[in-house]
Parts: sequence; C-alpha cells; structure tokens
Amino acid sequence: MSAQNSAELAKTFEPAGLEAKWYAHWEQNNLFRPDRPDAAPYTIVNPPPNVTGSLHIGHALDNTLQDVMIRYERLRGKDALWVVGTDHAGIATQMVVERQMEAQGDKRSNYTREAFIDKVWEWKHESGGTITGQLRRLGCSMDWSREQFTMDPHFTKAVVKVFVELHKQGLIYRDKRLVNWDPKLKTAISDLEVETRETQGGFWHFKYPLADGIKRDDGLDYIEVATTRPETMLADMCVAVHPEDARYLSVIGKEILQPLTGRRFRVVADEHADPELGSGAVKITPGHDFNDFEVGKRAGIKAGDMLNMFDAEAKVVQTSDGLVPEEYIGMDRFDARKLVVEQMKEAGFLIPHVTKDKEGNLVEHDFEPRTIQTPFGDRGGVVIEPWLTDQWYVDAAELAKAPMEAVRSGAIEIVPKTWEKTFFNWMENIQPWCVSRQLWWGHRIPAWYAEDGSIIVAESEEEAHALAGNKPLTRDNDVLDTWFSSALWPFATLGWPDTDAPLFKKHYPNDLLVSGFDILFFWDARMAMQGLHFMKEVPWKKLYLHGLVRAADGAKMSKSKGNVVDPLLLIDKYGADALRFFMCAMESQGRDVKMDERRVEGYRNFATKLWNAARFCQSNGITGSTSVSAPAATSAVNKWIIGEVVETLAALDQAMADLRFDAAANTVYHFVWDQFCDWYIELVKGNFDAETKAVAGWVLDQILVMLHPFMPFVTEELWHALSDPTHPRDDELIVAAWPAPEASVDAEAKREVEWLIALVSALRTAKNELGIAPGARLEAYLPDPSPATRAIIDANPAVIERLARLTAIRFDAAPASAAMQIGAGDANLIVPLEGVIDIAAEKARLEKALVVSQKEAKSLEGRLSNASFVEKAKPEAVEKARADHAMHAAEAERLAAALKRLG
RNA sequence: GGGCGUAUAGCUCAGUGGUAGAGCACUAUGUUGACAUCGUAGGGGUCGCAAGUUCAAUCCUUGCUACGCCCACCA
Repeated sequence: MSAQNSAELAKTFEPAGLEAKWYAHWEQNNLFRPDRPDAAPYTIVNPPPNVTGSLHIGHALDNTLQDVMIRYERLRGKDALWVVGTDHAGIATQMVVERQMEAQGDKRSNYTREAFIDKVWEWKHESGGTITGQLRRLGCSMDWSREQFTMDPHFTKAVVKVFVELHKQGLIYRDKRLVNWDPKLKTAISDLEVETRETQGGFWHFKYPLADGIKRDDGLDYIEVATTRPETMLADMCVAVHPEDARYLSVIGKEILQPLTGRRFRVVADEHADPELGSGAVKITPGHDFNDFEVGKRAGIKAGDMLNMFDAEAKVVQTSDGLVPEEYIGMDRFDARKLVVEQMKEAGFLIPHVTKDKEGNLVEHDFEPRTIQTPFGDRGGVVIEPWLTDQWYVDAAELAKAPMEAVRSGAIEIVPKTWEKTFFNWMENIQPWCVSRQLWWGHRIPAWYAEDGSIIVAESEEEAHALAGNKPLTRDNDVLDTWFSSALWPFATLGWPDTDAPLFKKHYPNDLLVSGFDILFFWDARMAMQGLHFMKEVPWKKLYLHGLVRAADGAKMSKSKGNVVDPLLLIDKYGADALRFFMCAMESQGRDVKMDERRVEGYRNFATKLWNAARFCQSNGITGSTSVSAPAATSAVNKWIIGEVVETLAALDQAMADLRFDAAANTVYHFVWDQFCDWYIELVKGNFDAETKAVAGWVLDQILVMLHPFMPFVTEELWHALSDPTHPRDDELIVAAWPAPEASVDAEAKREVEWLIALVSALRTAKNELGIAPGARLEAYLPDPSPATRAIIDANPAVIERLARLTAIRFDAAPASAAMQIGAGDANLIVPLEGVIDIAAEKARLEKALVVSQKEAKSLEGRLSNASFVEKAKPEAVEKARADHAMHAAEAERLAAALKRLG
C-alpha cells in the first residue's frame, strides 16, 4: 500500500474518478479498520438500513456524521470500529417480494412457508443491499469485512436467546387483547407503527330502543347514541351512561333491544360516558374499540366473550351469537357502514342532523360532518382495525426503568439535551409492546403449543420437545417485530451471546449512536432497554439525535410529493466531498437541515479552491511534511501561520468534542480559505525559501488531515500528490496522525502579520473608493513611525512592494500636496496623489469614516460617563470600553488631522 | 389536551448580556507567479411583537403572534 503517485495535479478538480479510486484502495487494504490491537476502542454501530432500501438524503446526513466521527477518531489513533449491516425489515421485504410475484402473476399462497422464505433469500442475494454500494459512494468507512444481517445465524441465535430469557423472567407473555390490526397486511402492528391522520368523516346519531316497553323518566322509550363508526353496531354489547347522569338513572341495568340485529343488552353505568358529550350515552363495542374494551371489561365481559364481527381483512363475519343479518356477511367494513346507516334510517332509528340553509330553512342530513383522527398503518397505508387476538407482548414498562435511570445519571448523554424530556415522557407512559407479526419473513417466534393448550418457549425444537415430555407440538406461526431484533444491534453484531468474543469485550458499550429523532422510540429506546437488561451496561455513552433533511421549501420530502432529492445525483454533480461538507456545515443541533443545492455547489468550489492551492504549492516545489510537529520558523509570516494552525486545531477539537459538526466544518473552511489561501500564500509568494517551503508543506498537511473527516476523497488525493518522492509518506491519509503541532501562538508575529494585512486592506479599500487602479504603484509617507511599526516595515519589503504595491514608505514629512490617508494600526500613512485623485472624493471618504469613528467614540463615551456602568459592570467590560473608546477617539483624531491636511 | 422546536441581511443559516456574522444572491471591478468552480471592494438587518429584570437585552423572564413537529381514548 505504497503512495500511489505524485504526478502533477490536473488543472481542475474532478471528483468522480478519484472517489472510486480511493474508496477501492482503502477497502482493499483494510484501511477502514487497521489492526490496532493495543489502541483504545471507539465504536459506532450504523443504524442498519432496510435490505430493500436505497440511499436517501436522510441516510446521507446520518452516515456522513458517523463517518466524520469515525475518521476523526481513527486519525486520533483509536481502534475505530464502525459496524455496518442491513436489516431484514420483515414487512417491507415481504411486501417487495410479494409485489414482484404479483407482477409475474404469482402469489405467496402458491408457496409453502419454507418455499416462500427461500424465495425471499433468493431475492436478498440477488437484489438486496443496493444501499451498501451507495454508502460506499458517500465515502463511508465502515468495517465491511464484518458486514452483518439481522437474520445471520449468529444474530438469530441472539434473538432467540433474548426472547427465551425474557419469557423466563416473565417479561414476555402471551395475551388476548385488542391489538392494532392492519387488514391489508393481515398482521398485528405496534402502537408506534400506527399513524394518526385527520380524515373527513361523519357523526351519526341513532335511537336505541329500550326493550319490553320500558320508558325513561322523561317518557322516552329509547336512548340516543352517536358514533363515527356505525358498522360496529353489529357487535355492540352494551350502552354506557355516566353513573350520576340523572337522565338515565332509572334505566341503568335495563335492556336495549338493538335494531337490525335484535340483540338484547344492558345499559351499564360507567364513568367513561361523559354527560357533557352528545346525549351522554355511548354505545359500547368491546371487541372493536380500545375504550370500549375497557368499559366492557369493567362491565364484567371477559375478553374471550367479546363479540367479533370482522375477519383478518376486516370483512364482516357472523358474531358468536349469530345475530348479524345474513346480508352483511362477507361485506367490506366501509360498505357495511353504509348499509347500517341505510337500514337504520329506513327503520326510523336515524336521528337527522339539522342545519339551516342560507334562507334560514331547516335542512336535514343523515350525519354531522366531522374531522376525525383516524389510525392508519404506516406500512400498509390502510385504516387500522382494533381486533381481538392472541399476541406476544413485551413488558416494556419494566424494561424502561433502567434506561430512564441511565439518562438521569448521565450514563447515557442525549445530545441535544432537549430530547430528554421527550424520551422520559414516552418511557414513563410506555405500553406493552406487541412483538408478534403474522408474517413469514422474520425471526420465527420460538414458542410451541401442545394440544392441551400449554405453551413451551425454548431455544430449539429439541429443547421444546424435551420440556414438553414428547407431546406433539406445533410451532408458533408468527415472527417477531423487526425492531425486536434490531434492538440487539449494539451487542449481537459484536458476537453476543458469546460473551468471550474479543470484539464484544472490547467494543461494548459503544461510544456513540447517531440517529434521526424519528426512530428514537422505535429503535434507540429499545436498544437502551435490551442493552441494559442483558448487558447491565448502556449500549452507548452518547446518543446524538439529528433532524430531518427537508426540501428547499421546508416541506418534508416524500415520494408522493415528488420533492425528493437523490443524494447520488448530488454526488454525481458536485462530488461526495461537497455533499458531505454540506451536511456537516448545516448540522447544527436541534434543527432540521433544509436542502440547498447552491450551498453544496459552494462546497464543491471550496474543494476546488483547496485543490488549486495545493497545485500552486506543488508547482513551487513544496512537498508533504514527514513530521507532525511544526517545523522551526524564523519569519513572522511562518510563525503566524503555525500559530493559526494551533488555534484552528483547538477550535476544531472543541467542536468535535461538543458534536458541533457545523462549527467544526466552518472552522476548517475559514482557515483554509481566509487564512491560508487569501493571506498566507499571498504573503509568501515569490519567497519560497527553504523555511517557507517546509512550513507551507507542513501547514498544507495539517489542513489535509483536519479536513479529511469531512472531505476524505480530495484530501487523500492531494496527500499523495504532495508526497515527496525522496521521502514518501509512511501511510495513507486515512490512517495518518492527527495534528500535534507542539507549537504555540507567537503574539508578536501575529501582531506583525495583522498589521500588514490591515495595511494592504486599507490601501485596497481606499483605491477602490477613489477609483484608483488597484495595480497602481504608489509611494507613501509615514513620518515618525512607532519603533514597532518601523520594524515591521523594515522586515517586510517584499510584502510592502508586492501586496501593498508601495514603491517605498518614507519616514520623513510628506509633501504638502493632495494625498490619501491610510490607517493601519497606530500608523497613518500619507499617499501623495498629485493630479491622480479628486480631493473632494478623498475628503468625502475621510468624512464618512470620521463620522463612524466619532459615533462609536461618542457611544462609548456615553457609557463610560454613566456612573452606574463604571460601578456595576464587570471590570473587563469597563476596561474594554475604555480601550475601544481610546482606539476610536484616536482614529477620529487621525482622520480629522488628515482632513485638515487636505484643507 | 400535553410536550418540544423555530422566528436574525433577498435566500439558507451561525452567534453573543455590552447595539450583529457566514455562504449564496446583489452592485462595482479585474492589477496580482494557483484558482473566473476565481480575485478585489461595496450595499444590505429597529435580531417576530409587547412588557419585565439589568448600568446594559437580539441574547435572560413572562405574555402574545406565526409556522413546524411529537404524543394523547373525546364516543
């Protein structure tokens, strides 16, 4: 793995070719995880993308941040491990394969379970994992040699073990209760997979007649009930009224004779019924509504006795009491709703909703229009049906205790901290987690049923048989929620349950987890639960949550809106480095990233700028340094730039420690462009002595290392291009050493260079404002300079001549003639311009500056003359005000004197 | 109903208890031993509104307005 070449750099930076070249080189030479057995570990596990997935812009953000951290820590010498792999994504993958079958006129039911699963594996091997290639294009330096899949045999082993252990501990149990049922996918889903959306619906009012001629106190022979779901009437089991509602006291316990079904059921008292709402009476369908389920249980109805009127596809089936009219059987739930309303209306039990039209006439409607919060399945996209089934549940409330404590104690640090409240709020109110799914693709639940109904949970079929005493057993048909397995990612990928696995011993707990806040509950919280429960240690020390990448207009990107931005197209256009830098620069904590292609373009330009600076250095015989510590420097410019590296490095390290990706990126950006390119190179141009070459080469190297985590490709290319053929680099940049300048800021050199910069800038501004050609060579006078200023001038003739474009600075009195006045530090240079400038223009310029200085001075004077400011303000603040005042006052005086000279 | 976030230059965003910065866009310009994917100079903001705390508030507190997100059983 020798350095590739040090050929002359091309005129323009072309990302595409070198990205492919360097990625392959890194991967082939195992540079993503070099052998560092004695180094301290640094570990991040990548959120496993769905095996069916492709790289979207959110992945680009998430993975860039992780790669920046991994590359940074690798450069700092750590044994940096970035675990990568894909998720089997139960529902998503099964859907993909089924859709593919449909396209070929085939379907899942044509296969046995085993044959279908084989088909899915076949699909996975052929088409799965597109995204892993795309992550490579982004430059992600994961440990591909240990690529994982959540259905790898060792991973499955971990999943089974966790299930069995939790069951033994009573933390997983089977229960019959209402579950969120997706009638399209025909599976249960968890609360988190339900998305509540607003839909336009209706609110229907019906009369429920009292049976046997019973009448209420007010003489009415019916109770009014209202519902948004009339079809559930077919499985109603009672009507609830508030126990203290005077209107209904006399009918509590009496029977209703329900129309349509002829079912008889009681009026029950339950505090769930709110007397303020509608009629105060509510129909109860315990088998198809979460609230009603609870009311039903309180009314003494057992879960097993609750009437069910739907099959798995939410088509109407006969209830156990046989009272659903024949015409409903097999009907879709929404058609059933229409028919119920129609029949109730015909029978005179519909209470119309009355409104007034424009003329004030009363108009009758079947229902009152309403906006309804409707639950949808996030995968299937259809309305969820609460359905009474047997499912496996995890006691999430118990498992949530340790993670909450870990966050409270700081064992897990959530960054940014604002998410803690959300985390606690969810964890404190957590519900049992339904983990069984009625799918084929996934981890099959390790539970077996005997004919007598007993349940055996075991790690294998043999063990189950042994436990059952050789009774005939049938295995549970269901698989586990995908998130159940991905919750084990931080340790199952490292070899657990083999607790002696070296990787596991060294890399658990992980150091950092980076994830979008959208999966905080789905994944992060569950990793914390399983990690703490089984390892007794946090899965990661820090949890960094970032936002969403939004479209340019701030809208959420979605396929249906057609506003998705493909990160791969951005990479094609601007290069991976530019996209990565954009993601970092825009990633300030606690805010979404808005897509701004112009900005990506700007960072591509930045890469070009660096490229050209390196090319210029190269053409002047500058080569890479072989030393991490700064070379010895005698000239002020060289001392200054070394000091700037020291300061930049400190700011960068701080930003990285704080996980401030934006600050980190901007720090390097401004150093490269504003300091190194704009000033250092300009200052040393034409004077490439041995010291300057050494310093420039060293600074350029530090730039490449500091920038490498953000822009790995262009920096690696330049690193090699600048390699000295006689002293080749020891290593690729990806495994180079993080800067350790062992130098400090030289205050005197800094003052000197800043004076020169101020002089050059002031001259440029003045020339520009007076319309003098920028290239004009002028002579300046500086009578009685301070010794320090004079020393600077004497030491930098080349800069004065070339950058300031002054033929000379004379220290005697200026001739009495038209001149412009240039301020730099404490010095006021007089540049005679007989016949060149318009004196009025120069006067106007000086007057403008004078007004500014006077205004500043006056404002500060006002503050300083305020007794309470001088008494109460911090001494530093007073001191600074005094210094600023002196400076502005002197400036004003200087300008006034200059004006006076002009007459 | 509860929780959170955001409101700063035309746009996208940083930032600080001592009256503001970047990138892009805009205007003028093109002398420079790399770079027009560039250089140089410049214009542009009562830091959402109101009150309070303070010697001092864009920054702290409270209220309000607007937008966004998450959670929640109103039949």
